[in-house]
Amino acid sequence: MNNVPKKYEHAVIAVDVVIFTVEEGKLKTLLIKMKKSPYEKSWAMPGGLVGGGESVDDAAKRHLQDKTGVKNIFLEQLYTFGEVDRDPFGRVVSVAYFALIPSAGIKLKTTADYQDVAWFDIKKIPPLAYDHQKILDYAWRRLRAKLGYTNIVCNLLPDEFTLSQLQNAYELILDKKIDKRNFRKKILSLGLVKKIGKKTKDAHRPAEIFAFNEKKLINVKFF
Amino acid sequence: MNNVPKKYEHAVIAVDVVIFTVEEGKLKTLLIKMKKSPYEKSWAMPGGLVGGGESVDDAAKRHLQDKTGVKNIFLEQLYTFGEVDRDPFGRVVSVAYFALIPSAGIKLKTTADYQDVAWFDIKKIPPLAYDHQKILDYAWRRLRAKLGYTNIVCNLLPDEFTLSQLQNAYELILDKKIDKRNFRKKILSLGLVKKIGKKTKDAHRPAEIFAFNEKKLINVKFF
DNA sequence: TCAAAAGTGTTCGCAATACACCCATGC
DNA sequence: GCATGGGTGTATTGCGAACACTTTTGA
Repeated sequence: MNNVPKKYEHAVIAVDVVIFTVEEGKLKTLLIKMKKSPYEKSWAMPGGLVGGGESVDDAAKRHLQDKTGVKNIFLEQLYTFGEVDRDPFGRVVSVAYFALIPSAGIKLKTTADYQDVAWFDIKKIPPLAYDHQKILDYAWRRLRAKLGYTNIVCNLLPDEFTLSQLQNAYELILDKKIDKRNFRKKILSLGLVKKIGKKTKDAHRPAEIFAFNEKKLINVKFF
Repeated sequence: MNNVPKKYEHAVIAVDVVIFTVEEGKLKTLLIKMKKSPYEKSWAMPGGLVGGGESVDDAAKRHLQDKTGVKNIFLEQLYTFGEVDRDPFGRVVSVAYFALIPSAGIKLKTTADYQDVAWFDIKKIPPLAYDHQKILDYAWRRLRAKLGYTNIVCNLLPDEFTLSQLQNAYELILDKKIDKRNFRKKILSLGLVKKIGKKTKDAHRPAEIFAFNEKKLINVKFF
């Protein structure tokens, strides 16, 4: 423990949101490019201060929506980072969240506060500001863990999907290959998905299309 | 609850610590009795504000030590509670922690701020102030979950213990009976404990005494 | 007819579960 | 000698892991 805390110097509360999606067969996360020194060349997670009139959860929703324009997506608190010197601008305690967006076409919004917004392959992340690499690692780890005992993956896929797409999402998050037959056996035995009686049309053998029976988070033993 | 929060009225950061121990064959948690209205008859988790010069983790350690006098015990962040109206005294965002104390003889310290401090059987908790019942439920759930994939239980037992004591700790936390033979088989096959060559002496058949091979937190598949 | 992805079963080994009786001690 | 908790083994079952070939389509 360090010296006696100063009594009236209060910390400020912020949120940071790690946003994941699956796109082009990659697991991606959304980053914004900062303007302010000393981080004017750095990318960072979207986020910002918590207002006096909003709950911390609401602040996270608000910042998330500012960048993506999307409402009603999966959002869960991760961890609170409270080191004294984590932000060079002053004492900021940050509550980190992670969000999942169904793959596909979101038009990103750059605001005046940032130089840029973009999706990055989780395997090719540029240097990040603050302790954001730590936050990202933490988020990925949590996502991986939750894959094992919930149906959380349904928040990353479109309403209709093939089993191969589903398996691909698992493989990206777990960062390893899964046996196709075992995967299908498992998924089907869990009863999480149902055939909707449609098939894909492309240059290959048509694939059965599925949908989730349940989109709200439930516990399910996957591994 | 009270009036509308103004835009630039910053929240204050506090910590709350759920402290568990095993004593007299019960899982217990430490509560303090408050003095301030409207909670002057209520019990609550120990906690308090985060100082400007200390990290949030350090604040948790400090408040924990103030009540128990113990250092170097297991302490882990749980969750951050950020609802606007959770505290009638003003906007307080609370980072909850949970701590584990090896059973046995800690002399509790009442400070001037509180009426009383005491251990409560987790199955007989009085009405709690704020959202503290929610925090306690959350902490117990986390403890239960971690029992399944870590050696966390070693933070609740004395250095030397019998397998029956160990099993008892598992049963209290999981709130269910475990088969004795299966439990012993599992524990021994995990290699977490070793015989130290001593036996208990009481009115019954002497029991083999064990110690943990490893006291730092490691991942272990228990269930 | 070829390339590309879809789809499909069986075997094996291990780990989880269920289950009941004898043992050592102090009183 | 009895009450109390300590200590032990086996049989069954279900689940995870490994493994390769055939099918369907569009180009």
